[in-house]
Amino acid sequence: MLLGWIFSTRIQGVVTAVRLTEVEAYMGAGDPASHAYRGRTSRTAPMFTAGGVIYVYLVYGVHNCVNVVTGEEGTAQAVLLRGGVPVAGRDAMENRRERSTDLTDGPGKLGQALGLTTQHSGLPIDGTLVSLQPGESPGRVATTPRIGISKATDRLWRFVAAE
DNA sequence: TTCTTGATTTCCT
DNA sequence: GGAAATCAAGAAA
Repeated sequence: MLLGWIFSTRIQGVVTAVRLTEVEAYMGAGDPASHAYRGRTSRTAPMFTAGGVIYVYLVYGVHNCVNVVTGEEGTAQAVLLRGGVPVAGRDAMENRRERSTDLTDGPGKLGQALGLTTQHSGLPIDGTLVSLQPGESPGRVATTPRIGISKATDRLWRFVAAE
């Protein structure tokens, strides 16, 4: 369970970190809503690796969404980071978002606040540019249908920290 | 090669 | 509450 973990990036020397409060699971094969469902493409290639990397993609030609690849090689399992709370580098986030509120409460916002774009897709989570470390697990976790997709919405693969 | 659609956010009425 | 923004897969021709 990734909820409560600390996800941090160091882009161009700027460190930003969030505590994850909202994530969604994507299972690759067998999950029609996953980009990897129809097989490997140049965009989804990072998802087919052995995990421990990030997968960033562009939606609607506008927003960068960040995933953590968790599966074994070929399984294309990934977890979409939908939301979190800033714990470091808040100034940098406000600067990137050009806003001081609602910095990281959505997938596209999170990607922008952390400074990640498609050119960072496939980066290893090894603490060099991107790191992920266990944090306190939230007391209560709500499990709900996923959001923003038109397929397989009956699968309860969205996890929200309910405090 | 051309068309349609999307793991969304923001601005306008 | 509704629509626009904008690019890359995937499907169709």
